[in-house]
Amino acid sequence: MDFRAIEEKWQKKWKEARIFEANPEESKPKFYLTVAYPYPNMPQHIGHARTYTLTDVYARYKRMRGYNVLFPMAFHYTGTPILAQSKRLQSGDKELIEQFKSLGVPEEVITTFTSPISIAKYFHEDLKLGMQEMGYSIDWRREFTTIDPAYNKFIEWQFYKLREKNYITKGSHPIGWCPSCKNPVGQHDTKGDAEPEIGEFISIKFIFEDKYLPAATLRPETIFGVTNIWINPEVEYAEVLINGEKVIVSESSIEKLKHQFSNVVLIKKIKGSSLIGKYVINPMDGRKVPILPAEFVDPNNATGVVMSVPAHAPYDFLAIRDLQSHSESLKKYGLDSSILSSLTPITIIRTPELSRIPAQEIIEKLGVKNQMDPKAEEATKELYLKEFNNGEMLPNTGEYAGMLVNRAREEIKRHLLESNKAFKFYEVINGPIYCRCGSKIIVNVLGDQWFINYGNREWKDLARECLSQMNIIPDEMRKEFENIIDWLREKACARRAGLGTPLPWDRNWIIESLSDSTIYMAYYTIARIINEEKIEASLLTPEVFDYVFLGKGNPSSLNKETLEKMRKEFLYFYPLDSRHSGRDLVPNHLTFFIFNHVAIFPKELWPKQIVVNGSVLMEGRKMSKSLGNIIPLRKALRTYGADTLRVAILSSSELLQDADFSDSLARSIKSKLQEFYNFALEYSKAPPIDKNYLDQVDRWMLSRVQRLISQVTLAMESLRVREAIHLVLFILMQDLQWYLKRKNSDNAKSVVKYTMEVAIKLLAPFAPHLCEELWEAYGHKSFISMESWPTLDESLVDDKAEAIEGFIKSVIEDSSEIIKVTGISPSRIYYYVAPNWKWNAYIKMIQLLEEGVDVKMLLREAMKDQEIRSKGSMAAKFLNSISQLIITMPKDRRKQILSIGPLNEIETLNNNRAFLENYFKCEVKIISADLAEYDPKNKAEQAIPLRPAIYIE
RNA sequence: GCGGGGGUCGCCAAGUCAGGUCAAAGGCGCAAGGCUUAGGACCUUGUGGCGUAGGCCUUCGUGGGUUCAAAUCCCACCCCCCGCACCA
Repeated sequence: MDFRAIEEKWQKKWKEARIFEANPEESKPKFYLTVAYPYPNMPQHIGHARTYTLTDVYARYKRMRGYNVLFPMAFHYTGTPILAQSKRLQSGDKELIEQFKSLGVPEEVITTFTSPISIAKYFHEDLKLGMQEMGYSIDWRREFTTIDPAYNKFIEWQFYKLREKNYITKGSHPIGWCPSCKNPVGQHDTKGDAEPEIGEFISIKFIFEDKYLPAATLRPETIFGVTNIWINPEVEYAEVLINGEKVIVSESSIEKLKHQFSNVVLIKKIKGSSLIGKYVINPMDGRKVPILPAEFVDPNNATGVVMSVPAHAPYDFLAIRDLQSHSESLKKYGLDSSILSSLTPITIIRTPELSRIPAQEIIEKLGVKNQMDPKAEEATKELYLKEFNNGEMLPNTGEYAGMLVNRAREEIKRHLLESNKAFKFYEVINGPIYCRCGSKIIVNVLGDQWFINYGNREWKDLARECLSQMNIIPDEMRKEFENIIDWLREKACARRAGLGTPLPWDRNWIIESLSDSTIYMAYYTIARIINEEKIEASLLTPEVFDYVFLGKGNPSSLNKETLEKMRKEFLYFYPLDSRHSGRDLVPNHLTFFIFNHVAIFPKELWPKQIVVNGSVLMEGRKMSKSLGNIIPLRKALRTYGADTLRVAILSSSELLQDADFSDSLARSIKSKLQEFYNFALEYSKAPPIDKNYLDQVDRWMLSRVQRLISQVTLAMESLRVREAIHLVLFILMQDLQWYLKRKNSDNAKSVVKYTMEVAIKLLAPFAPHLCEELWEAYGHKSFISMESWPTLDESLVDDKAEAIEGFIKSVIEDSSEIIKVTGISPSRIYYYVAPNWKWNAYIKMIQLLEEGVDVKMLLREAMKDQEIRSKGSMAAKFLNSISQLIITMPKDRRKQILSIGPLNEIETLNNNRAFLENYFKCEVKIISADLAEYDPKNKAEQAIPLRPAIYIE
C-alpha cells in the first residue's frame, strides 16, 4: 500500500469539499481551538509537529462529536531573529548558510535571504505545506501574518486598550548591548548563541577626599563588615564625573558607565598604585578604612573597585593573608605593617553551621591556597548561598540586627540607593560575550522603555479569577500558572528593531513579539471577512474593533452589514474553547494570553481551556542545531508518511512528558498501521451482524468493543492520546486476535467488521487518511472526518460474557503454567469444578466484605452462616484458603461476581471443551469436585469457584 | 535559592490523584521455535530469582511510618531535568 498516495488523495478531496471551513451555524454547537502560530525562520521539524498534530487530533475528535469546529492558522513574522539571520547572510556567514543547506533549503533560495521578509515568506510557505501534508484540518481562509497592515491595526487597538487601563508604563531598563552595532543583542545575535545575563551590582560610594570610590558588590549587606578597599595596583584607574559627582573607577569601566548614565565625563587618568595606602570613609557607618592592593581585582568587572569583607568573602580574607605574608609588597607601596592590625575580620552574619569567621572556615574546608587559586571562586559561591539562605544579621549591624540576610540585603540596598550613598551598576555576569560583529557585549540602560505592567495587583486578580475558571490540561500545570501570575512584573513590550507593529503613540518602537500575540484568537474570527472582502487596513479603526469585539460605539468607516457580520462571527466563535501550545510557552505566552484576555474582554468571553504538551526528543536527545539531529518535517513526511508521523509523535509518551521520536519507533508504527489496514480490508465485504445468532464469544467481543468506546472517549476528553492510540491499536487488536482464535464461523466475520468499523472511527483523528481510505473500502460515501464518533451501545454490554471469557482464559493460563513447570506433555486434563456449597460460601464472603465487615472479622462472620458451618472443618479450611484471594480482589471484580452470581462452571467448560482440547491437543474431562471418582493426586478438594482444580496426566 | 516536572523489572514508558485483578500494561531490545535457499520481514513463546502442579521469594530513588494489604497514602532525605523574562 502507498501511504503517500492515499494521503494526497484525501487531502485533495477534503480541500475540494471544503469540509474544514467553518462558518457560524447558529443551530450547531461550536468548538473553537487555536494553537500558537509558528515563527517562520527555519523549516518546521518534527518537534513543532507535536503541538500542531495534537491540536488537529483534538479538532477532528470534536468535529466527530458533532461540533462545528474552527481550527485556524497564521504566521508570526514579528521579532528579531529573522532580522539577525538576514544580517548574518548579508555578511556571508558560512555557518548559517550551511545550516540552511543541511535543512534542505535550496541554494538559490538562500541567496534571497538577505532580505528578512524573504526568509519569513519562504518558511511561511514551507510550514504551511508541511501542515497541509500532515493533513491538519485547518480553515485556511483565515490565514494572516503579523505584519499584515490589518493585523497591525488590530494590535494598535489592543495597545490603546491596555494604555486606557493604565497597564502600560514607562521606565528604564537594562539590556545586553553591542556598542559597535549600537543595537540590543539577544541570544541569536551573539557568537555561540550565548544569552547575556545581566547582574545588578550595587556600587557603594566610599568617600575619598572630595570624590567617591564606588565599590561594586552583589552583597550590599556586608557593608558593615568592611575593613578596607581593594584596588588593583597594576591597573589604570580614572577620575570621572558622573552626574556632577567625581568618582574613581577602573578605566575600562568608563565605556560601560557611559551606557548606563547620561552624563559621564573623564577628568583624568590615575594609576591604581597611587591610591594605595590612602583612606576612605564608609558611608554607612562613618568608619575610616585603608585602600590596599590586591591582584584579584578585575578592572573589567563592574567598577574595578572592591570593598573588602574578610569575614564573609573568601577572596578578601585570602588577599589580606597574602599581604600579611608578603611584607615586601607592603614596603613597595610604603605601607606600615601596623596597618594590617586594623584588618581583623568583622563578622556580621551568623549562619547555623558556620564558625565565627565563615570565610576562613570555608577556605580551610576547601583547602584554598591564595587569592589566585581557582578554588576561591567555589568557596565564594558556597558561602554566598549559605549566608543568603540561612544567615541572620548580627547585633553589630544596627537597625538590621536579627534580620535574615536575604531581607537585609534588600533593605540595605534600598537605603543606600535612596540616600544616594550608592548607585546601580549593571554588568554582563556570564561574560565575556561577543556580538557576531566581534565586539564585547555590555549593558545599556534604556531610559524610555515601554512596559506592560503585569505586576498590577488588580490585573493579577482578574487573571487568577480567569485561571480558576479554566480547564487546564493536564491539571498539574495549574499550579505553575498560579505561580507565574504571582511572579510576573513589568514586561518590556517594545524594542527598537525587528519586524512587527509600531507602537501607535511612539512609532520609534516596535511592539515586541510576545506582546503582539496574546489575543489574536479573536482576530481569526474576523480575518475571514477581512480577507474575503479585501478590507483596507485604514478602515479598521479602533472604533471598528471596539464595536466588533466589545459591542461599543457606532463606527462609520465600515458599512453596517460588514460590521454586523464580523460581530456575529466573533460572538459565535468566542470565547475560545481550547488553546494549545508547548510547555515552554507557559511562563510567558500562555500567561500573557490570560492577562490580555481579562484586560480587554468581558468575563463571558474569557478563554475556557489551555492544553500544554511536552517537547520531542530525537533518539533520546534534545534536538539542536549543534547536534545536527533536527529532522525537517517535510523530509520525515516523505520517509514515513503523515499518518505514521502523527501516530508516532503522539503515541510515545503522555501529554506532559517529552516524546522520544526515533526511526525505529516510526517504522514500528508504520508496520502497525499497515497491519491494521490490511486486517481491516480483509473484512470489508462481510455482511452485517445478525443479532439472532450471537454466541457467548460474539457477545464477549461486542461487549469489549463497548468498553473500548467508553475508554477511548474518556481518554480523548482529557487528551490522553497515547492511551487512546494504545487502546485501539494494541488492546483492541489483542482482543480481536483472541476472538478469532476462539471462533471460526462466518458470523465472526460480521463481528470483526463491526468491530473494525468502530476502530476505524476511533483511529480517524490520529490517522485520518488511512481511515478515510478504509471507510471508503467499507462502502461508505461520506467522509469519516465528518462522521459521528461511536457511542456506547448499552444493549451490547455483557458482563456475563466477559466473566466467562475471563474464566476460560484463566483456566488456560493455569493449565499452561502447570504444563510448563512440570514439563508434562498432556494426554488428558481433568478439571474438578467447585461444588455449590463452595460457591455459596465464596459469594457469602464477598457479600460480607462488601457490606463493610472488617477484614479481620471476615472468617468469623462467614462461619456464622448455617450452610457453611454444616461443612465443619472442611469449610474452615476452604474459607481460609480463599480469604486472601477475596480480600485482595478489586472492588469492581467483587461487584461483578455478585451481580452475575454463581457461574455454572461445568456447563461453561463443557461448552468450550472442544476449544480446550484443541488448544492443549489432548482430551479434557470436566467433573464436579464432589463427584470426582478419579482423582489420583487428590486435587479435587483444591477447587475454588472460577478456579477449578486441575489434574494433568 | 525560588517555582515546576521527574526517578518503575536491559532501554523507552504506563500505573501513583480514587491502596487490593501489581512480578507490575505496551513498545523496543534480547532468546528460543515456526516460516525462509539465506538474510530481512512476519507469527508464536519466553524475558527478576527459585520451583517436576497453577506456588514461593525479592523488587518500583533511599530510610522510616500508617494499613489485613503500599509502586500507590504520610514524614524525612538523595539524585536528574526545565523555567526565573524582554527572547521566539
